[in-house]
Amino acid sequence: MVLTTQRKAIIEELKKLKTHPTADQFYEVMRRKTPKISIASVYRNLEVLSSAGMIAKLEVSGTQNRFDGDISMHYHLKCSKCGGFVDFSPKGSKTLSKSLDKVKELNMNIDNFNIVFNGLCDKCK
Amino acid sequence: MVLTTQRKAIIEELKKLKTHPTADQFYEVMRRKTPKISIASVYRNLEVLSSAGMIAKLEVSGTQNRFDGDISMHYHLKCSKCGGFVDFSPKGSKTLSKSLDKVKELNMNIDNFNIVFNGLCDKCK
DNA sequence: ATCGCTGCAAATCTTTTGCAGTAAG
DNA sequence: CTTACTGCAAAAGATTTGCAGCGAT
Repeated sequence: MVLTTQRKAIIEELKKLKTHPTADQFYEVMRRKTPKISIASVYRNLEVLSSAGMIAKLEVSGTQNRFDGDISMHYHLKCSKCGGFVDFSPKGSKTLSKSLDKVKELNMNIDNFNIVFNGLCDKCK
Repeated sequence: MVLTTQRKAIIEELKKLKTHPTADQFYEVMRRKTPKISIASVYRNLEVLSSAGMIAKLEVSGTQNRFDGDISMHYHLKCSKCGGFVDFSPKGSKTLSKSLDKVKELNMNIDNFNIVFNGLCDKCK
């Protein structure tokens, strides 16, 4: 996997966003910067970069995948009112993280996991 | 929401399956029993029935939603080798469930959550 | 010169929708 | 009779693919 100029730009732009865009939303963002980029390359590169662990793919939200430039461990909430998809630190998340670490430690066959909370975001509640 | 003959049949068939089918996979299953059923009705009814809480929609797996006739609390694993989607009781799951209950209890804005583990299933490991 | 990456357009796959007909009270 | 449900076909939406050209060693 070659880290081309385009791929570097994708990583850089994605890291700036806190919106966890879908591939087509992110295509619109990239297009403003580099109008000749194709949607095929966006799909392809988001896939390639997430497989390489350089960005995160959130395989949770209904239908479309979402992508996140922040690859550190954190949780997400899908707002049932505004539909937004936001970073989320629920009360009790430290205990939860410990439980999840423990589960991963005890079950060697688990690579990772996806978890998304559904409810009202701070703005909507 | 009317619990029509068709909807009862959908619930009944889905409860028999342990494969957590996608809507189109489930359409094929239903079609064998009732050939004139349309895929539109399958999509519509899986949506309606999961909104009514009579079946579970697993909004986690990459792209397509999957459906489960078992609405009790349990975990799922997506196998990275065979692609299967199976019920899963990891070691440490009781502690995990407690942590998750606690998070829901402490954060009144959370309705529910989706969690899926990625790794090797029993057959593939 | 090579080999992987990219843009373009077409193809494919998945899901939703409009509408006319049907079913059940 | 009324109202919600259903099948059909078309539309819409999302993602992938073939291929020729490009770009960076």
